[in-house]
Amino acid sequence: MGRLARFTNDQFIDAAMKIAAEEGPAAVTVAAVAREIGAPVGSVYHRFLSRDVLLAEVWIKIVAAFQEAFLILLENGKGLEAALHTPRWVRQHPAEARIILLYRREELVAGDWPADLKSRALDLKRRLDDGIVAFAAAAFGRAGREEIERTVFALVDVPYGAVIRYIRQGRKPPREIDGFIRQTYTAIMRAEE
Amino acid sequence: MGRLARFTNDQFIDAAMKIAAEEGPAAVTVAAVAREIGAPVGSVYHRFLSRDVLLAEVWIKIVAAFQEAFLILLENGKGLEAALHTPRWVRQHPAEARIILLYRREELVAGDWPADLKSRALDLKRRLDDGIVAFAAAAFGRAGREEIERTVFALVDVPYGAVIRYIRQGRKPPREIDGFIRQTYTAIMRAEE
DNA sequence: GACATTCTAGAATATATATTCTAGTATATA
DNA sequence: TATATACTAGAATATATATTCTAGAATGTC
Repeated sequence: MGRLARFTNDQFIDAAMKIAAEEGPAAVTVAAVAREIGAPVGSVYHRFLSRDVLLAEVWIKIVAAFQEAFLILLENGKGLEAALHTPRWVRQHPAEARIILLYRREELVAGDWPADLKSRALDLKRRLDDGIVAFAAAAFGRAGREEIERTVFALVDVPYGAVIRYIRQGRKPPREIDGFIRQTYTAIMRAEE
Repeated sequence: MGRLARFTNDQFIDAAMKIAAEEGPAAVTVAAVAREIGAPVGSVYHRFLSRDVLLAEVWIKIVAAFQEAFLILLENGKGLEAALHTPRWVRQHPAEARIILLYRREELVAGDWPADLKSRALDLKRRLDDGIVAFAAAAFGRAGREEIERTVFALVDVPYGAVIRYIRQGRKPPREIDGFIRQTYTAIMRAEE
C-alpha cells in the first residue's frame, strides 16, 4: 500500500480556499498553501497537476454546493425562495461566497482547465441553465428569449447585484435586501407566491 | 525646453486601457503597454512612478467619466434616467465598462495608491455618496439607513447586476434589461416618473 | 525482512516581469 | 552654435513564484 499520507486532497483544497477568501487569489501561492497546513510544496504537486488544477477544484466544489440547493428550490417551483437563496447562502458561507462571487473564474484559474474538470464545470453550467429554462416555462407558460431573460434577471442578476457590494466590503448582506429582492421578484415575475 | 516628447501621458494611459479591456489586467505588463505604442519601457517610468500608478490613472479616468453623467441626472431628480445610465453607458463604452465593472480596483491596482491619486479617488467616492443621499432625501422626504439602502439598490446594485453578465460574455446588454431596470425602479422607489 | 509503492522533504531550476541604470538624442534658449 | 533639459532606448538587475528533481521515509505484501 505504501506510506500513509500525512495530508489529504481536501486539506490542500480547504487551505487554498481559506487563503483565497482572506487574501485573494493572488495570495494563493503553492508555498502559501503548503505552509498553511505544514506540508512541503512537493506534496502539492504529488496530488495536483498544477496550481491551476488545485484552484479549479476549489471553484467547482463551491459552485456545486451553492447551485445544488438553488436548483432544488427551482425544481420545486419555489422561485422566490431561489432568489432569496443567494443572500442567505452568502450570510452562511461568507468565505465561499467571496471566492465565487467576488473573483472571476479566470482570476482564480488563469490557464486552461484539464478536460475532466472542464467537463464537470460544463455539466454544472448546463444543469443551471436547464433548471432556469424549465422554471421559466412553468412560470410563463412558455420559455422564449424574453421569458428566460426576465427569469435570469429576477433569480440571478438582482440577487447577485444586491449582495456583491457587501461582499466587497467584507460585510454580511443586511436583512433589508431580502425585502428588496422579494419586491423585485414580484414585480418582474408578476407573481404573488 | 529639451527634446520634444514622442509620446504623451494619455497615449500610455489609453494603451493600458485598451490592453486591460481586451486581455485583462494581467496582460497589462509594462512591456506590453510600451510595445502597444512603440515606445521603450523606460519611457513608461519617465512618466509614471510605477505600473500601479499608471493603472490607477486608468481607473480614475474611467470612473470619473462614468460618474459625472450619473450625478448630473441625479441632481436633476431624474432617478430613473440615472438607473438607466448604466446599461446605456455600457453600450456606448464597452471597453471602459469592462475595466471598471468587470475587474475590481485591487485587481487592476495591486499596491497602495500614492497620496494624490488616493485623494482623487476618495473625492469621487464622496461625491457619489453625497449625490445618492441627497436624492434619497428628496425622494423619500428623509434619508435614513433604510431609504439610502433602498436607493442604492435601485440606482446602483440592480443596474450593475443587470449588466455584468453581458460584460462577462463580451456582449452588449440587450434592450430588454432597460425595461427590467425600469420596472424594478418603480417597484422599489414607489415612483411613477 | 527485502521490496515495491506511496508519500514527504525541500533544495534547485526556470521563467516572467517590474524596475533601475547608463547612454544617447533632439529641442529651445541664450 | 553651445548648453541645459526632457526625453528616448533598451540592456541589466532584482524578485517572486511555479515547477521539477533528487533523496529519504514509512507502509503493506511476499
